[in-house]
Amino acid sequence: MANIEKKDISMHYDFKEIEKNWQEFWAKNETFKAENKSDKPKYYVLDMFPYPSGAGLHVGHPLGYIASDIYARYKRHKGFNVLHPQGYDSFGLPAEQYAIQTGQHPAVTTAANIKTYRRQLDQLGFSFDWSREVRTSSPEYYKWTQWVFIQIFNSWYNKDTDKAEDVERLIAKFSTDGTANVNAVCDDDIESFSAADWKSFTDVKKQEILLQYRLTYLADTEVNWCPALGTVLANDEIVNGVSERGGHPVIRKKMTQWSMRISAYAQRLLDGLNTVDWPQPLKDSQTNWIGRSQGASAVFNINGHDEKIEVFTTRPDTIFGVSFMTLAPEHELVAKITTPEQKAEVEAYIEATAKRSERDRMADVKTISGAFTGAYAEHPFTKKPIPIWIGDYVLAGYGTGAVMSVPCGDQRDYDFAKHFKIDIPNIFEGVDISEEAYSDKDQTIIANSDFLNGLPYKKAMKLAIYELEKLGQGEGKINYRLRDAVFSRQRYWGEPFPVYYVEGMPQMIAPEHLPIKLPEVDKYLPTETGEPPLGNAEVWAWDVNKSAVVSNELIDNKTVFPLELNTMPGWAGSSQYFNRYMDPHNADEIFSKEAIDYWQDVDLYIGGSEHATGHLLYSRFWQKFMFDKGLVPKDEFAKKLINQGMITGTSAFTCKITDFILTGSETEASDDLILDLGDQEEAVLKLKKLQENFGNTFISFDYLEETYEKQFRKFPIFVRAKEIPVLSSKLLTLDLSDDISFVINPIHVDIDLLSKIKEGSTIKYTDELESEMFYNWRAENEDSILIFNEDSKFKVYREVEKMSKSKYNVVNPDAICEEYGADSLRLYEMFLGPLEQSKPWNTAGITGAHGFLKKLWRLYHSGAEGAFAVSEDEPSKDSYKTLHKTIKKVEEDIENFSFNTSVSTFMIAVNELGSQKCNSRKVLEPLAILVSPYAPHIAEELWKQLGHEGSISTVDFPKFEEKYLVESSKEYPVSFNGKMRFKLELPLDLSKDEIEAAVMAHEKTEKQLQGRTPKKVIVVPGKIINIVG
RNA sequence: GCAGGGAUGGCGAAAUGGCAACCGCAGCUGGUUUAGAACCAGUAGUCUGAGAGUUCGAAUCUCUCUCCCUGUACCA
Repeated sequence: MANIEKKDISMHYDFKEIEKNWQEFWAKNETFKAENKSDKPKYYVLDMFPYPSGAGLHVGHPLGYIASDIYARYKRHKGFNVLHPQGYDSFGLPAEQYAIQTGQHPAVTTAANIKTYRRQLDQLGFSFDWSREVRTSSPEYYKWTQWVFIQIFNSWYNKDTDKAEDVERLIAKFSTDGTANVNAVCDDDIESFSAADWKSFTDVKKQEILLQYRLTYLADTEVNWCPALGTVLANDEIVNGVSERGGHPVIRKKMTQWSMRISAYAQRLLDGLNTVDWPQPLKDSQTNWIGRSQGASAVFNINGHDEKIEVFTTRPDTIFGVSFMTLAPEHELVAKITTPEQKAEVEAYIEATAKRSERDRMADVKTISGAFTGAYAEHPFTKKPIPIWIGDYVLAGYGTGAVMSVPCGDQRDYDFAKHFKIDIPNIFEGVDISEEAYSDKDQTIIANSDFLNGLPYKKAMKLAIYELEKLGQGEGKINYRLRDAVFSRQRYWGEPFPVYYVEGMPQMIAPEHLPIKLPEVDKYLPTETGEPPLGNAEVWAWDVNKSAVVSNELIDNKTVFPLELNTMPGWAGSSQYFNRYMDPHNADEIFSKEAIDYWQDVDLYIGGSEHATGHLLYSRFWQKFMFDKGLVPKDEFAKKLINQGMITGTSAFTCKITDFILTGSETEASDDLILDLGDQEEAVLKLKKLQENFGNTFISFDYLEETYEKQFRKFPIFVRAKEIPVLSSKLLTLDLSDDISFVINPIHVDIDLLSKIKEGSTIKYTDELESEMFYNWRAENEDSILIFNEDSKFKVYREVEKMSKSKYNVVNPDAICEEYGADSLRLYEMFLGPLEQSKPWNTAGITGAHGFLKKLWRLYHSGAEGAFAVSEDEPSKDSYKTLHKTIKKVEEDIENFSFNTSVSTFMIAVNELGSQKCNSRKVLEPLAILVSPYAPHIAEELWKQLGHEGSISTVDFPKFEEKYLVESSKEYPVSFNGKMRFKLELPLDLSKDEIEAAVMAHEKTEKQLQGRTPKKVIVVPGKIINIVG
């Protein structure tokens, strides 16, 4: 193609030139800038806040962005004032880890990553209003994160009004009535006092008390400490007992930490779920996370002690079935009540459970363990003694850390009782409990239970609670699993707290002095004394006179005080960002009243389901708090939420020899086997030799394929050396017996190390490893031994997994944009399948989407040598029909977020218009608008060529008109007993009887019936005819 | 264990009670053209995971079973 021709973009579809031009046009004209004042109705479309990682985007990331962009563009065509902002959640661990390794300031790497991200986003043609961009790590932004924190600190939760209120109100109540009329969500161990007491307290004491009520408070908390990361993690940052990021072990540790009293909002967070249009699985996981259970608390006296055991139970109706009590090993009463005889056993048990890591306890739920304390509790009604045990199946962190054990009604209690031979009384009428506990509630009739005899579950429960209350030994209670959220992190790259300490008590810095900027440090690791990284800062003290951050040397604890060394967690900055977008550059307020009143809330929120119990729960909490304070008009921030499905990639694995089994027949690990062998020393030597020769060895997958199939398609694979001649002969040359087995495990390799073949225009990955590239890939592979197959090739094992950098199976969108353009990529990503389902990526298929765009272009360029040619003629009836059925379908599809089906609708339309040789403006103009949300660049270009000035983006969406689709006749499928046999064209205005007559008179009907008389003829006008008989 | 989702050509999928497989990829045949490619015309496949039920009619609704995916788990 000559260069001259290439410049004339009207001649052929030059997507590179088109996309570049229009991206420049949009940026220059601020086409997508949203105004905070408009006569149009508002619509707010938001993508979940991206963290700008160093790896950049892969093809899985834009899926949600493309969907939300189509919707935003569609809403603009529909006359809405659309807010579609984007920004960066730019504080976070990866940048800090990188800083620790390289010494580079996280701000520098973050800025570089954002640049890459922005370039990649821009190249996809998204209609973001970039004038509203925010970054959580910029002081202008985190000023307001700090500001919200101060508001939360200055609030308490009043149960009477069921909302957050200013702490001043609480102080006023204390001053007039003491704690008498205070009904607050607060710490468990609060003291009661009178108004006079309050006035007599010292200032420090008052502050201490208030901390027990504030919605964010400082307290010694059992936290999940991750030694490898040097920080505390929230529950949702831990997966399977190890850190979500990096997979490091996590231990429990007591530390003084900021916490958020999210538990105050447990019920409202639950109730709010009924008011939002969010996916059910997401709602379910929040419901489970909050974990409401209704029941009763019951207090058991302990024989010979003043202390009492309080338990929470959801089955107070089974209280006569209690045959023992179980305390968590960590329970504070354990040490006090244990008898001298049982002391040794109990202490040994506590020590043993403490040693078991969280991970072991999770992996091993079957083993029953516990110890008897020697002490007895007293049953509230029967007054009989009940033995008190400890067991690690009772969790210290849930309820009171103690349970009343009812073995006949709870399987865990049942197993425990069986194991320790404790009595299992049956309190259910007509139920056999000799094999397992009976936990069904609905059909239960209580027996052997004094005043509860003969009652069903619900009535028994009410009566039991009533009787407990009468005794003063219990009450009806609702318990939540949701714990207060730890809000401190021992990290550098996060929001600093606007907090300094006077006599150990936290003080807020006045809002007018915000932001408190993150100080500079020499290194990003904890200090030698174990303080968080901010402990390395030299200028990190607060001067109350100057109202400024000053050098640590000036700390005198009179006018200059130390500042908080922790920083805020990742979710701090993302919990209000959707509101800040409404007025992102406001320096005086978090957002103006006009802005929040106009935009209200997010209408459509699109993002991944991994945020279900983290970001999406915390944000709802902050929003409800802001609502209580009258700052926002809605107490739920997002009306509708969609989780886009993930894109999967085909990972490649090399099969590595990871272990040896000396007997050759068993599938046991080598450690266990040594014990069985006569000559241990010989075995050790043998293993050593094997390790030396096969320690870093990989084997081509085709040797293993058969064995893999046989072993239930699971790794590790156990193969006998004898079965693989290459291995067997190598063993023999090493003077080793081939009567051994190898244990083989898969190790990820980058799919870029596979050899590629060109197939048509696309590049396809094979299952073959390029060995030279493999040796050079990573240092540890340099000396690797590859065992090739008979054809001297090395095959890898392939498996479909979530596309992820860590799995080395990512496909980069840059190369695809380069070859096919953003419009092709956008269409293809939507074409793959339903938005919410996960689907595999296959780059080869993109040619279909690209081919469609070329055909679309040709519709408008039917002139000589592909020149632009559009006629002013009236389109044919068929063309009108094609257009209007397309309008109808595309509109329905977008409203239902069914983007994949509208792409195929476009393809059909273009194929039909092509064969109709349609080039009428009256059809092609609306068609360009229909396509524009999906493929905006080509649509803009065609719009311009059609002679329009300015962007297509706010042109009215074409109006569907039914009249073009009205048909006068219908080709009826004629079925016999439900099977379609032939078709018959009949006018649509025939009545049922007329249709039946016409069908029965038809010769083919006679042929089908072969003389039989039909029992019944079903006629559904406009649809189908079915003849039975 | 519990909760949710799913199973349709070789692959991704469409059809939500009425003609199964629109559309695309891959395949095959032919044409045209090329340095490579592109383009055009045509074409095959299989019977909706298994079994039962409701119905004139079921991929679709109901029940049972099998398998897969995702989330979650000693929560009293």
